[in-house]
Amino acid sequence: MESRSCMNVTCATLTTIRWRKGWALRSGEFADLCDKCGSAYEQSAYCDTFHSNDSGWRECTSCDKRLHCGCIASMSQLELLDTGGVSCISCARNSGLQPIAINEKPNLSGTSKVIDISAQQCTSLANQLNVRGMQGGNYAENDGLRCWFKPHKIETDVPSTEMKPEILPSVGELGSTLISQFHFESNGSSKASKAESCKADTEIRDIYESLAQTNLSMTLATPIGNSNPFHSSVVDEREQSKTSSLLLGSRSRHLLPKPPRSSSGTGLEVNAGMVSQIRVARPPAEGRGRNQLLPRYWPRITDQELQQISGDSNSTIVPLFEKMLSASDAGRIGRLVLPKACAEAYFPPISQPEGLPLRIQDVKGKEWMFQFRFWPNNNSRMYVLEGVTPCIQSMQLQAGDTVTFSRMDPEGKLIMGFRKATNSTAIQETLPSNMPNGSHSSETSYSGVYENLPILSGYSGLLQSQKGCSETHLNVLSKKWNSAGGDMNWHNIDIPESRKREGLPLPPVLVPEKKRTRNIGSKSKRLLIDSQDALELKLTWEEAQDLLRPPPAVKPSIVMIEDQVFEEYEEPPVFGKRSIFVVRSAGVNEQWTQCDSCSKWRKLPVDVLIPPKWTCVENLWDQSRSSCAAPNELNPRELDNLLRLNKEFKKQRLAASQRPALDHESSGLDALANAAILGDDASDSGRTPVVTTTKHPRHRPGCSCIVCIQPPSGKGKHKPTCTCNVCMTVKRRFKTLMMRKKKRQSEREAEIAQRNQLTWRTKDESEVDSTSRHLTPVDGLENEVRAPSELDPRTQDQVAEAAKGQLDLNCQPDREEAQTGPNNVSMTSLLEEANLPLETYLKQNGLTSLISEQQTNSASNVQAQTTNESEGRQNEDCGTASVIHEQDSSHEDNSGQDKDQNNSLS
DNA sequence: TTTCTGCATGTCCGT
DNA sequence: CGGACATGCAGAAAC
Repeated sequence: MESRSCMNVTCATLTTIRWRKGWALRSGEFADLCDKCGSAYEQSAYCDTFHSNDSGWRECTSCDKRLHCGCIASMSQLELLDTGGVSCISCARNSGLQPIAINEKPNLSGTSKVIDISAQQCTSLANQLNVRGMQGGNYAENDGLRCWFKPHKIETDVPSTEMKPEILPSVGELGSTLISQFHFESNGSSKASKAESCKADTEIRDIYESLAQTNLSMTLATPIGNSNPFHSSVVDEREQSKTSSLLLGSRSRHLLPKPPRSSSGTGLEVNAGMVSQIRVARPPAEGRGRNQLLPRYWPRITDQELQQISGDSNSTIVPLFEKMLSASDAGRIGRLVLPKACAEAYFPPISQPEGLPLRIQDVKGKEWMFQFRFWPNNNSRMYVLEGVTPCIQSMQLQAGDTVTFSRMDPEGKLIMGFRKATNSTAIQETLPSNMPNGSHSSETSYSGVYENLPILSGYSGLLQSQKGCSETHLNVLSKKWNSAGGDMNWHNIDIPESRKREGLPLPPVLVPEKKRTRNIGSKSKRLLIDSQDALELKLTWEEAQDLLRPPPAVKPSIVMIEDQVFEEYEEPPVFGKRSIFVVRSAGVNEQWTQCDSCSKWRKLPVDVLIPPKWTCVENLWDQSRSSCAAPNELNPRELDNLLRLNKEFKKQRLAASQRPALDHESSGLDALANAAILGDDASDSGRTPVVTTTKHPRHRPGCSCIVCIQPPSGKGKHKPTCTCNVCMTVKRRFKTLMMRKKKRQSEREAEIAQRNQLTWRTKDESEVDSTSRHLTPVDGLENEVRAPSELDPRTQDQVAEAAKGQLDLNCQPDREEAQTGPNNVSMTSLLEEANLPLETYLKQNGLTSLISEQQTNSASNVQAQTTNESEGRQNEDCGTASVIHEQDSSHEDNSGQDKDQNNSLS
């Protein structure tokens, strides 16, 4: 038997409703945030995913075992009584209110239920709970007793003053989320942790009270007739009757242009800075297909937006729907696909595909004219707004942003607003590098949030719906979760210490997780990714570099390339576990990582590469700590210290990475190269290269490693101008290799030069002198560029570098040549100066025969050589790092310039 | 050659 | 499984 009860929760805080089996919160009136989908508006999905089993709401058909479901069961504090009431698990005897009998009957749709609450009951309830407004989902409070319930027909019985629901403030969402999370329970697990529950309740109240400081400015529903002017005559009788009997379909939310600040019974004042009031407005059910809008199209609108739209007029803004722009919508085609139901419900009816022009005003008051039309599509229609490009561009919208459609009554004017999507990477940025948790009870609260994807999603959704909510709420919330989530697995990834400490709110993500996910892989199969993978995908590209590990059980093949040792792996690298590297004052390097099972910190040798999942059992290096039973090796203070060291270390890394490339004081070539490969500044004292190295295989054309196949931005290949870690790595490595090669070449060149110089000069002295007179300064310069093609390839790069005026950024400080400062003369440059003019002159005068005498590889055709200069150099480079070369844009660009110059000369 | 237009199709999601 | 929708694509039109 399905039933529903409104009950108060003891602990003097909460009153809520408990749905029994089969109840789906399709209306979403209670605006719970879904931990799965992350949207308050998609509560229906949230609830629909539940599968009620014998023990209650435990199973989620789509996200089984996720925190979404599990935590609710474990964190619940209410026990639903079959008699229709509820008792508080922690202090049931304190239950105050009697259960309110609520009759339920199936609604006309057969998919959801309609609950009738008699006027008497409602009045009684209102009296008891000081109900200030009830319609749809309702909110009432009475000195701490708060009740959400869902009296679908209550609007006819309760004087309309202010209304709450359906257009719920963000804080309401958050609050109800908390409540739902804390109060759903399974019948069999209700006895757990009473003390924690009570404590949690107190905190919940705190949360709630802060959350309750919201602007509850919604009016009660207005008659249907005051709805869609386009469809006032279209609404069929059947729907009309359905609407009348089903509040679900009859709510037209009229937002007051200047919503009065409601003062709650608790006298709390609205803290404007605390909450951005997002109204979760279930769209008015009107027109055709009205009441079946998907929650993702339900408009969310803030007071600010409302006021912006309505301005000073007395018009009432009725949010209709919203849509997140797809790539197609935001593209240049200028076609915005409209949700069919929305189009049919709120836009003028059209019978011809050509549709009709539609005048829509944006929030700035500017009017746009779009063509509202449809295409036949699979026996259906596909509605589009054409000509939106100017408007989209005007709003600077792009895919992922959201456009909202509202109607201004009574004029019936369509209003188009927008909401920019918060960069999803913001979440990434919040992901920590190596932050502690577990041992910090007060700081582990966030970690669970990031434990896995569902939580992450939920959290982002939570953030989404409480945009602007102060961190205070989050902190309290997180504490709540932390304290109550006994069966949660709080570990692994945390929020950066700074964020926790400074209370920085996590960035809101306005894009519903579902939609974002969908957009990510719309063309591919749905991405069913393991939570850990998902977590890792949330990392930034740079962060991911830190986590790359050689593939397990794959032995690298050691290759020598230009005297450099490379480890080549057939398999792409894998993600490793994060760890913290520190260097103690004594110079001792340490690596710390956290057990995935017990979250305790363990010290490991620095050269250990930790797999993604690691537990104490795998601690082969310290038998005394090879069990989760062993005490944590770090106390909170030590952990803090560790983090501080790590933070400093990272700062240094950052500074080092930003250090100008010409910084000759940088560490040695190897260190820099390693740093490049690592995507880290391994030269930094805090990190031992061997520890952090990804040992990434050398990139080659066709390399399928994660680095090569996955661009930093997720789109396209690495661009030549890309400055991501990977590209910078290969660039540096390339330069490093070239430098070394050049150095060796220089040495050989020096020997040859010394041996032959006298002979050359004796031979050609007269010709050189005569030729030099014909050279203009420009010619000379160009010849310097051009000459390398005639030179021994070993010297070409040197020359090219010199001609380009470039300094090798990877000078090896410990090598004499590279140590030369700007005013010093390196061996290489000396050799160049000694050799180039001669060869240049020889070439300029067509004395290639002489050149061929001094070079092993003949240069019979100056033109050809000149033209192929870059190519030849590239070919040689390919021997060392072809891909690297490809990515060295500057190199290529300059080569191209050289070509051009040479061609023009020819 | 580029842009526009209308439609087709594959994927995703709700039922 | 069917509907909704994002997007690809081919032909037309414009430049």
